Amino acid sequence: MSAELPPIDRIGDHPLYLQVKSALQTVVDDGALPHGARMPSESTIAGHYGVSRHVVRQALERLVTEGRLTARHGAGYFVNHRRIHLVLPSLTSFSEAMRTAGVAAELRVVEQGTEEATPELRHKLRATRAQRLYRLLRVGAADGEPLVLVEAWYPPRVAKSIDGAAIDSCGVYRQLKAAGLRPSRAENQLRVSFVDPPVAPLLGLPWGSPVIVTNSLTFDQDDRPMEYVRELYRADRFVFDYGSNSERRPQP
Amino acid sequence: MSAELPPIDRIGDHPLYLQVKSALQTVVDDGALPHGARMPSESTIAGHYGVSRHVVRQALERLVTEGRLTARHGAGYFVNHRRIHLVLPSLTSFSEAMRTAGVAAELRVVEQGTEEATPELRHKLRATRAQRLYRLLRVGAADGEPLVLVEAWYPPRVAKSIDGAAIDSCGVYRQLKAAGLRPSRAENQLRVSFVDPPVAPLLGLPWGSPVIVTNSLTFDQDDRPMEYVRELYRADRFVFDYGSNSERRPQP
DNA sequence: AAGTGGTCTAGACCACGCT
DNA sequence: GCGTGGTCTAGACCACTTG
Repeated sequence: MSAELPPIDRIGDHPLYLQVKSALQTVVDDGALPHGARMPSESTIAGHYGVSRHVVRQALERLVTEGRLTARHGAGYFVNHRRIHLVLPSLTSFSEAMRTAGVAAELRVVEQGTEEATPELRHKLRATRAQRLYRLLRVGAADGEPLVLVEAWYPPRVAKSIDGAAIDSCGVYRQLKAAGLRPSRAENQLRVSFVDPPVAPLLGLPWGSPVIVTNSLTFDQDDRPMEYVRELYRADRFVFDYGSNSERRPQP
Repeated sequence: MSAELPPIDRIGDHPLYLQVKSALQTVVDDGALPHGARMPSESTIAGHYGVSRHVVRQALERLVTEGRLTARHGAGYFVNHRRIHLVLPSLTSFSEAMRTAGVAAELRVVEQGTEEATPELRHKLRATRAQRLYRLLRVGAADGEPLVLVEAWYPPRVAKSIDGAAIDSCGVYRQLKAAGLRPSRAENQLRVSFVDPPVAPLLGLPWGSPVIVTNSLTFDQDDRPMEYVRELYRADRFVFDYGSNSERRPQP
């Protein structure tokens, strides 16, 4: 039942921990171990290769950072799922995008309420200093596993059309549509970042795991900003697909 | 001349190495140290806080992975630049995209030649088993610092319009345009990955650093695949803007 | 030659989860 | 209780750059 551990060289210019990492990666990538399978323990691997536990940890840490393994304190290292494809940019709702990707996911409200706006947010949403913003924090999960964090802010004129208690069942976009607010365009950004201590547990990730962060400022049919959304996608679980057509600028 | 190192608690639930990391991050983020500045050495920091070198390394390693610092063997740790904004999707050439972003960058050819195609590539570019593909590997750099790796494959009918010796001066897109080949649309993907040993030195990155990988299959005006491009952007140096009417944002 | 980061060993204690 | 991963110490040797 124990996984077959491929041999390593122990010579050459490659550091030991990278040789061990490659060996373990082979086991994971070749599908010899399916999702959820447990890896041999640190000390087992160390004994098998005759190296110190520190070397094995360096190898395993990298695989965790790369999202191939998940470490569970006191339990072991476990093999992860492969990636989900999402379409970018998405003017559609998250739930819809996930449905298109063939993943049964649900968004659950974690926090909501009105808050004072930071100067930057106030500027983006064209809110006055006196106005407070409605903030909504949700976690998207599939199979009970958190995948994405969605944090949204709405100016008062939009927020008044949102029924906080009905979000989980009705979604926000549907409520806004019913109120006559329709998204027309968006300004988006995408970057790679790393989760901080306060955010990490919400995504079930260790501190410092990479995430794909998107920021979207959406405008309604009258070109007024209607929402600002920040989404944190687990970098190990997503691929973004996008297209382009020939309405580009002329080449030099 | 030595940087002021903020104090740490040494108590509470936070691990030591995260306290040290936060302290160092403060120094970097507050702009107390400009781009290129050298951090105190590992042993200096360890002595200052009265912790082992291992703890300091854990802190520094994270900052390196997150792209805030660069480690140079035998020299020290150095503070990095902030990020560059690129527009996504870019049917335009890389050079043009960088120029738009306000960065003086140049693409340099590293490898080129015809090669046998993998089955996957052959399928994408609709090449026959007998056909060989023209492969072009370039590195994009600014200020002598490598930022992106661009690997492109062309089917024979396209490759015959490319003058390999003139790429550095003329660019590929300009040559193809002169030959009557114009990109009309593209299928793109974006994901986060981590550099392997063979690639890492080309980007001047340590093994395992995160990169944003885009794959683009471009079609010409007759909807025939004309090139397949894989680009590896240093995750610590880029932000991608996308969406209709995406505006330029100033560099932070 | 001195100083720096990169790798590795051997050991310790703790917090956590579970056959 | 025992095995697991998480943190930390003390020390060693090597490879690299030149602060």
